[in-house]
Amino acid sequence: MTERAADVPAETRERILDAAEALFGERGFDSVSLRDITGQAEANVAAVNYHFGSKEKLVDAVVERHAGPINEERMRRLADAEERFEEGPVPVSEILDAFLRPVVDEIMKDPVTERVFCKFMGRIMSEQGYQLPESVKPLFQQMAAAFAQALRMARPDLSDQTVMWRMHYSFGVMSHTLMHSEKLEQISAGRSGNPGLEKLFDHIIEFCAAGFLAPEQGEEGQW
Amino acid sequence: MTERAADVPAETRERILDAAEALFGERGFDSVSLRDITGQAEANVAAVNYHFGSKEKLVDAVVERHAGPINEERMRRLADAEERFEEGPVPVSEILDAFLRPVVDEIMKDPVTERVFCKFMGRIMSEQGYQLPESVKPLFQQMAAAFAQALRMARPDLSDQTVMWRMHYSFGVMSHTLMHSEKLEQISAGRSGNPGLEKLFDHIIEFCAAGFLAPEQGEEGQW
DNA sequence: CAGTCATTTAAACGTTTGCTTAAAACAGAT
DNA sequence: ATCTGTTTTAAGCAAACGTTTAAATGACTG
Repeated sequence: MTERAADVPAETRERILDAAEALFGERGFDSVSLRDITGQAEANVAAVNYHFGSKEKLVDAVVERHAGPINEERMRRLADAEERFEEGPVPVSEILDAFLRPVVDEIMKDPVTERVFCKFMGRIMSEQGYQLPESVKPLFQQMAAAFAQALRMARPDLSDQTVMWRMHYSFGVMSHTLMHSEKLEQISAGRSGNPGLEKLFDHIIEFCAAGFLAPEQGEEGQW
Repeated sequence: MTERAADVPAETRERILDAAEALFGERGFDSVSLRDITGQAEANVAAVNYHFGSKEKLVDAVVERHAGPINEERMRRLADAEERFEEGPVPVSEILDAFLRPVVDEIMKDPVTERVFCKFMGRIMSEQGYQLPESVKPLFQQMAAAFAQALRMARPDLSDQTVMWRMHYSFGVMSHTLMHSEKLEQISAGRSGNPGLEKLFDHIIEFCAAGFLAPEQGEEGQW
């Protein structure tokens, strides 16, 4: 086992993952070259193909590192909320909280990679043409279905399509905000404990929950 | 002046712009090569540099083609609404309508490029690191400032930061929805007149306006 | 018809891309 | 010290990238 230098932490594999996450978040998957990544990770280009097989699998590995835990935590929190509210429907804001909070937690695990991961998550959600790795797809779909059903129960007066769309909108709010999280700095100035980030998510939940509570108008079934 | 073939419409310059718009929207700016574009436009690679100077300036040209007219129309509609409501504040939903409607109109100008342009607009708004062309920046900032002020007047009880953030969120909803407009098809099935698209934007306005109407909670000034 | 201009073209430029190779460096066990 | 398996490395591959060049083509004018 090699001793690591002070400024080059952890194993090569991890360093590559960290560098890739940072650069992918900043500039997108296609625009970042393996040499950009290995340059920042202080590793050899060939190391990527040795550890991951290809650039595409590197992307998958970066996504898998966070997506699994986040989606599992979402399911856990939703189940917890459903238990707390017994048979009655879970309020929309509680559902949205179960959806967003795990992202905040994941971001705040490592304060160093905080902003980096913000952008990366935002990019995953907004980059289109990008396919989730097969390994995380099932859990993701399962999660989306569970949240859709919870929201339908919370707003039984809304049509299914409206619920789906408003879920979609909430996704957009979160994704867009994470992507442009530089502007988040003016908020999370007070670093320790990061009250700013949590406040921001509360703010998002406020906005989306209110959007969900809007009555459905116009002729229904037209869609 | 050359006569154009039936399947190769318009001038080379326009064909390149059309192809670029379609491909950029579909796959992003960096991932699309000049050869992809000229291949689809049935033109020579060198034609891009002849007509536009560089790939970057091509991107600017595609953006400028739509951004100017849209932002001007936004200003016009906002001014119109302010006139309609005299001294009293313009309702949030009217402001959002003035912001979104010009996009719908621009999209529907040419039904062929409809979906193409949807994605392109969405990408412009979400792609980060991308800089608006200098030629459209001033108008864009002017537009954003005018809408921010109108919204502050519509909700004088909200803090300035909250108004800014909720504007940001609304931006995210629109951007995300445009980016993933494939899913829009299930809606705009009935083609002629495209009632689907207009309905979708009404739906978005409903959601965002309701979000704006949410009371501000939590300790203020903390930010 | 020759001359002038704008446009289009094929070919090539030097870089950079993702990926492979074969040898070197390393760790741990014998 | 020697073998074994893993990891890292420099060097190089073909392909694709944005851009440039110089010649060919086209459409008008004198």
